[in-house]
Amino acid sequence: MTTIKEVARRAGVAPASVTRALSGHPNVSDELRQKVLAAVAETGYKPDLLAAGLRSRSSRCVGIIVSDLINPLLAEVVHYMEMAISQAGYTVLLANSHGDPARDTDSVHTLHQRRVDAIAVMCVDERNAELQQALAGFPGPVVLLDREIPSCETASAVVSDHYRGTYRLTEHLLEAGHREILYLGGLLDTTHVGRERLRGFQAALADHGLEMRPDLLRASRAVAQAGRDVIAELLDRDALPSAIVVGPNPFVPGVLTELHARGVRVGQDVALASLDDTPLAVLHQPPVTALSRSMDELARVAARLLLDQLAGSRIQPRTVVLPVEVQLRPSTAVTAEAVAQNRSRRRSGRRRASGDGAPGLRRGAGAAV
Amino acid sequence: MTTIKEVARRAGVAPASVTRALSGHPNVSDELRQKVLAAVAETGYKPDLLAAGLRSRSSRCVGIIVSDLINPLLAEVVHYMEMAISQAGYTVLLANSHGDPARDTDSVHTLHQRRVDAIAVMCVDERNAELQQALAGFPGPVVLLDREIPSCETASAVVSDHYRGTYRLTEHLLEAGHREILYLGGLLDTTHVGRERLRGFQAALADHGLEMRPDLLRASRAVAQAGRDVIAELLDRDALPSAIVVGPNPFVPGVLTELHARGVRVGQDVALASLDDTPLAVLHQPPVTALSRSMDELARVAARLLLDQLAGSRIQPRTVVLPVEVQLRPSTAVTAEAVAQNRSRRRSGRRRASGDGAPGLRRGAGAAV
DNA sequence: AGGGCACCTGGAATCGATATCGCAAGGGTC
DNA sequence: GACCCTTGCGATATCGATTCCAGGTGCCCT
Repeated sequence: MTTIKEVARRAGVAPASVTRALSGHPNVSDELRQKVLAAVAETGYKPDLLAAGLRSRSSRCVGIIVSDLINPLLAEVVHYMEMAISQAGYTVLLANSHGDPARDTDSVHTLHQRRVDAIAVMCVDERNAELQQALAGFPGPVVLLDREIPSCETASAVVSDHYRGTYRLTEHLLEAGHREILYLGGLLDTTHVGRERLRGFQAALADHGLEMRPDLLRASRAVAQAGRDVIAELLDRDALPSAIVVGPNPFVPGVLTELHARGVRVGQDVALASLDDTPLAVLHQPPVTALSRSMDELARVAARLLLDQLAGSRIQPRTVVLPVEVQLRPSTAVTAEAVAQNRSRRRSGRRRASGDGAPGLRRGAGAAV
Repeated sequence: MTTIKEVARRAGVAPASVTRALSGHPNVSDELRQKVLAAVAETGYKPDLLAAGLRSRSSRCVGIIVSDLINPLLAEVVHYMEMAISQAGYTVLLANSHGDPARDTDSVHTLHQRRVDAIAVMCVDERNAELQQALAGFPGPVVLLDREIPSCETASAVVSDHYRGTYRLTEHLLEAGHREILYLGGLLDTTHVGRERLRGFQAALADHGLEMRPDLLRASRAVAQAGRDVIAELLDRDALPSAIVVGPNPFVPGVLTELHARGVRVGQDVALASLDDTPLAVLHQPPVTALSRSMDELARVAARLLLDQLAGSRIQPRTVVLPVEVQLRPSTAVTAEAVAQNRSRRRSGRRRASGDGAPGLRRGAGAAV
């Protein structure tokens, strides 16, 4: 690998001049610049960014901490952040926590040691004291995505308005007469998302004179199997409520699978709404009501906050709130009353036909074969 | 930030001894180690990995080049690779090409400059000469995922057996009597995936005495809209074949959306198969036949190849082929004959009812409201 | 003519770690 | 007791860039 010394030697100038010529320093003669560029072209010289970073005390790297890249929504955020960050000449260091809060903290330390200039955080647990301490010890700007850590004063935040979104969605169900609504959330208090959604749900209930029923509140890590398990358990106890609100999008396939397998017709035997929108929600039959928001925008705004802080170092951190929209679809276009009727009708029908097992799947398969 | 000198001063030892104590060097007395550890604990010292990398000529970073992180399959691969790589004590630098081949090349250069120890490649276009040159100039191990660059001798590769998978899938359609099969692929010759799939498709046709019909071969960048457009255009010309093979998974939602919108019933009016498996394919009604493979395994094997080469520097690069499985589902459980009957029946039925527009969607909505 | 000021450029110090070398002390062998 | 080898540790050079400082040149102004 050719070094700056080699280039300087060939161009017959000092190493410092090579740096100046290549970094667009104002006071460089055209002649010198030409000589340097010629030598660079000749040797194919590319500066060693490790060495440059060491001396200049800036690696021109940004770290992204993400709780789980398998979640397509988070992957999308990383995608768009990487786009903005690399356009600005920075490189992304990726740290995936794989759902483990301890890794959040480790990642901050690692990124710090690697001298990243800034960190974007989509951690597992924003309440983790060690994580907060690690972030407080990080010298550069920090931006939280759908997270909030009031104690961390150097941190900006970009959040979606989950409270309002969830409130409206729940209201929609309540207005259709649903009084028993299952809330199937992620870890409820580890992130801003989780808390705000639950708060919105509770507020809507309260405004309709209802209280949160503990038996209708389920929470677990955002892994696919959890959705199946909860539905299976409720059906086993014959305790499926008339409406279901599903939080983190990894739950959705599991919930739908189990409902189908048990022959429960979404939009007829139960109302179903998701707090994240996905292609599956749109293309499912019937399409599933969901809250949608632009991950693209979330990422871009977050990247802008970071990059602005990196450019002008005296910019105050701030919090930006982005809108969430309710996408009403047929999966919730059923009243509580209709659900009750449909279920009792089916129950007697099934008794007559003594059908059992997985009528939903069988029906789907039978129609096509 | 405390440096190694500060730690050495506090411990009353030389900086070199601090390095030795912390890096597990064999010839270090317990006493010295204790002193160093105490000083480290006292100061909270964390070595500057930029400086360490500069001197030791190894950044302990691995670069991952990915064509598009919005594709959940690729995100999954990145997820699992990051897991294996970080477990081995390396950090991941992420470079996203956003579908632009020029960025593939830029990314290799950037990663090289940042002195990554190895590169994993899921590029847009493996045929790009500049990319190949850049990779050849990279000194460390390279692993290609679902890509092949024979000219690059330092590169290992992990590929899925797309040829055989696609062959079998196509065979299944042919055996159901389909003679007109639309092949909707990604950019066909830029990657191993694209080429092998098409080769498998063609071979199956040939073995049944058929040739590839140019009007039934469509290719475009793997963006969602493309799927819609192709189907729309065929339906406008009333030229939808009896079976469709869809390649890259971003196309699937578009294809399904357009078919639904036009009232074409998947599994009855057309047979549909996908070359990538997704939750949508499984949960769609009817479920969609697809080729499945373990991205987890792909990533783990690739990571293992890389890490083995990093550990024992004289390990030969090699190519690993992983299996692909055909998941037969109801979407293809319709013969060409049945498709013809269904279509003519519907056509006359529709004429009688003068139905038009988007009967598929309307039907779905009507059932639920 | 001389002083002051831009403008360019080179030399040397520096960033913070690790690698190399050399020295001293301790232990074993003949 | 002399010699050699091993072990433990410090001093110093080094990785490859950037930054800082100083000096030279040319120009303008007084």
